[in-house]
Amino acid sequence: MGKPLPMRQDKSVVDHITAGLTRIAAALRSQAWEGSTAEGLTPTQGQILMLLAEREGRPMRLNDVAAELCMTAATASDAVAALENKSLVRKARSAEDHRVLTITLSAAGRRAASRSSGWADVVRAGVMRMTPEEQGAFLRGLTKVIGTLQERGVISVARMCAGCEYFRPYLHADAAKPHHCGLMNKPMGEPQLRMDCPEFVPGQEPDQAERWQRFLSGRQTNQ
Amino acid sequence: MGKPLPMRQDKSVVDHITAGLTRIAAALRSQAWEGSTAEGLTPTQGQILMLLAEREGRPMRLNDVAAELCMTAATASDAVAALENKSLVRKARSAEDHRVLTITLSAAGRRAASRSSGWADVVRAGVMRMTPEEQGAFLRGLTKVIGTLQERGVISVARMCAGCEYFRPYLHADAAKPHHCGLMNKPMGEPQLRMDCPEFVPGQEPDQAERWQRFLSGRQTNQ
DNA sequence: AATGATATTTAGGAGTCCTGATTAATTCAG
DNA sequence: CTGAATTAATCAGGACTCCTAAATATCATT
Repeated sequence: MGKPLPMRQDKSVVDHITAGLTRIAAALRSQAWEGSTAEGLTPTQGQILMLLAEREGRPMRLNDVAAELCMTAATASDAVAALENKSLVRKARSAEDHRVLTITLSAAGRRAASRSSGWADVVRAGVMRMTPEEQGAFLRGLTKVIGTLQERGVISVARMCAGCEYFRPYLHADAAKPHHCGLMNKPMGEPQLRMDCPEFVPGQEPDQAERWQRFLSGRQTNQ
Repeated sequence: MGKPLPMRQDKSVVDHITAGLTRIAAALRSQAWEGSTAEGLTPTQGQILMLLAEREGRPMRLNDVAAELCMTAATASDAVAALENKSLVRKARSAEDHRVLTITLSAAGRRAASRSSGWADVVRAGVMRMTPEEQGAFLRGLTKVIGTLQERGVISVARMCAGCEYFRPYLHADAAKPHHCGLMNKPMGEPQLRMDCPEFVPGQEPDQAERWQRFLSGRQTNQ
């Protein structure tokens, strides 16, 4: 009773989760340093190699690289130039548009990428300790966070299911595999949600808005 | 039909989760830049202010600050010196040990911290979209990841429940509140798990090893 | 009192990362 | 089809990060 106390609000789950993510971000940053310098690379250079390796074959534009890693084109340009000097990537002008640069991994680059990719292993090890249910919920949660980052313009495109033309959230009644991928034409469960799908096709508005809403609201009978 | 394709091994949940965490880490890094520079601070300076603000009153040592933010003492020393010049923190030698530096937030520092703390809000917004169950699972998952980082020496101390003397994982049968906090002497559920508890007391070996194992293995009848 | 360990600072160098200006190519208007 | 905007990449520069290694001061032990 009495007036509402100015009692400091106990930190909520949300704050604790945010703090945890921040913590992991800091750890990853320092790991990236150690892991890359061991290979004679800088952290950014290492990240670029890994990004290219993930995209296999498919060359990337400089701008895309920058956007994906949340840095300016100038910073990315520097790092790519350094990588070219080391013959780890090849730069070439695109045939259709001579302004754009297509960046391809060389054979040596591919090897360097796989050698230096170990820096995320500590995180991987932690993730492996989650139960399958935790992993599913975690992946769904990550998708929501990243989707929000995207809505707010913090990151550009995330090639994840929830933003893909082919994705049908909660289409099926089966609780184990509630979602559907129109490309594979198969039901899929939470653990199959992808963060960086090679087949990703950006969803078009207004369908996209509805897809995202449906994914957010979760298993619901109405709507 | 025909022969088994040399189809590349599909990436597992673990990889997708790791990729997602990496993505968020990159986004946070760039957000920290924007948020801090707006206040006339550098990212590290902003982080230090926020860290001190979280610890309310309690002053911190330079080394602790550095460890918490995964940077060397040298880097932290620089940033703290800059903050002192701006009168946002006060430095003082500890009375008990004249080697250690105690760092305290000034009133202006407290204000600056709360103004610049908005940079994690995008993440917070995403987390708020998770269902309570997702939040619980997410927090438990984060704890496992951070605990592993700690085991591997990537980060020093995390002031989280799973490493605390007072914590009794899975003590109760109640699925909603399976854990127990010996300090509050109350059962607690997943959403109450803390990432940065003010009351944290580091668990001692060998109890700590057992506590951690019990937390990892989850609700189990035996042992 | 000498030795070793701990906490912080200093010095120096490579890298990050930004803003703003520049060059080149493409697209669009008239 | 030419001139003006737009877009992709680069260059120039400066402030900050972040490291290692060495120096300084203070405990803690012998």
